[in-house]
Amino acid sequence: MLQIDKTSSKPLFEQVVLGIKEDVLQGILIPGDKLLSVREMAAQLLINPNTISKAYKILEEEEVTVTVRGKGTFIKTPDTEVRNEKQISKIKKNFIELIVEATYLNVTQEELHGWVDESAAVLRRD
Amino acid sequence: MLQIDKTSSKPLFEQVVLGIKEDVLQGILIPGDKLLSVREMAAQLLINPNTISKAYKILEEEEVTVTVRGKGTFIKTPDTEVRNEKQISKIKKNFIELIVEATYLNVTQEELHGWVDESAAVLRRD
Amino acid sequence: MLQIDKTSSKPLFEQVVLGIKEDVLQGILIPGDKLLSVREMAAQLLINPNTISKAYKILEEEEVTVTVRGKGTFIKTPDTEVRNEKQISKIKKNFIELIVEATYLNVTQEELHGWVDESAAVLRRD
Amino acid sequence: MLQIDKTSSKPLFEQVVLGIKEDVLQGILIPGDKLLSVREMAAQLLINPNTISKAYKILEEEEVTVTVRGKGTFIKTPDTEVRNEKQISKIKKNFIELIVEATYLNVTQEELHGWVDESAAVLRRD
DNA sequence: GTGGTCTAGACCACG
DNA sequence: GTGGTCTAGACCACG
Repeated sequence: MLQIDKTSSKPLFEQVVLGIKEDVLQGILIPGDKLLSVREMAAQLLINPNTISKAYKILEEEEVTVTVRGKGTFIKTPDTEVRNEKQISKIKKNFIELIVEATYLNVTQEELHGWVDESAAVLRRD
Repeated sequence: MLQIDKTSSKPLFEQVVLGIKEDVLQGILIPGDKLLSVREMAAQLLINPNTISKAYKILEEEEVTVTVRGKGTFIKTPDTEVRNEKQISKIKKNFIELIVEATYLNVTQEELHGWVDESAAVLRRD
Repeated sequence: MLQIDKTSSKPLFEQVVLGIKEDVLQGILIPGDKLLSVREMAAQLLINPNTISKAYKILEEEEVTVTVRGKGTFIKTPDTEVRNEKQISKIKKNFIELIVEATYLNVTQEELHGWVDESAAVLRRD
Repeated sequence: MLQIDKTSSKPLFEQVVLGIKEDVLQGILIPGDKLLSVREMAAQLLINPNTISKAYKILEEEEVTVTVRGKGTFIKTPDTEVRNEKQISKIKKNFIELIVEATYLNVTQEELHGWVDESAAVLRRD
């Protein structure tokens, strides 16, 4: 839960965003749960508060969280109806590019299906 | 083939590398085929030659191409036996992160399998 | 009537002020009507009494209400003659900024006129 | 063209975003035009580069501009077909709230229509 | 030279 | 106490 790798080329704020999403999809965080405050999270992860703030803002934009003034930031009940097809096609493009890379590394189609199943076993959307 | 998007956030050299790999996997380029020279490719794609040069260097490192001094750069016969597990686990990590994003966008497991199949129908490794 | 959204970025006290104004313009509250006391309103809306207090103070400053010591806060008969041109030009500036945003979102001039008419159909100033 | 008011309560980055949009809608900036670099704009407006950077990023998210790596930020040809109804309904909500305020200040429906027409005379979307 | 990320530290409005 | 804005200044990848 929320492992940050400071040596990764992936920006810290993106790691935080992704980490929260993972925690939600794994049921570690559930709707209504309060996230640590910007300052607390910053202290815990040894990251600058501005960076956490950026991550939280993105989470709110992506409707993962809601912010209640003076109270904090909370996990939102996900809307499982709406599909942002524009976002989805971006993800799909990246997905297919990764498959190209994987295929070049001699990863088989069966393995790729296996990766999808592995993930699905851990992540829940209901 | 080899569509470059100068406004993409994906670096140009990565787009070139990926584009060549796609062309190979789709059979558009086959082992032994000669790539355009760095200058020719740069002229054709309206890209700085340094960028093409960087892409070609990476393609050679990843054993997609071989360069014969004074002759040019050629598509290599792929080694379908060796698996670089270190590289593969990196790809797998990115793959799973994309699945997290997709799941959050209400993409179903079935759709993800569909994406894998779509790609596999186009890409060949034999 | 007086819908408060705690997750909105609009400050709670502003929401209260605006809500009262709407109720007056829609005839839900009429001159002479007594508002709930600060404590009652706070209890009803589940809001901190300080926030209600701030809203009431603003309503009084803007001459929407009058407070009679020991009696309570009452809706005032609006003065339909006086125009605070300074306030009006502020509103106009914001109005035009919104039109810029709307135009950028491909909202047509006709639609904007429609929005004005919609509002006018609900709000009364006589 | 891009007047910044440092004493305004409207955040500087929002003023920059709005100012650029106005310039585009007024034809002062046209598709293909290059914006000043982040550093140049910061120097000209006496604002911190980070603040300009934030404004430019928002402009790109809202598809007002495109960024070409190493080249700069350019005005995009607007898409006059797509309508983001979610954004539009947010704007409409704010619009109606302003009308409430205006009505309370004894601004007539005719004046409001006049404001719309004034804006439309200056802003173009074709 | 270009924008993107990050840290450090300050100040502010809201509740 | 909460998140939001802003400045100052550094470093980085890309081209």
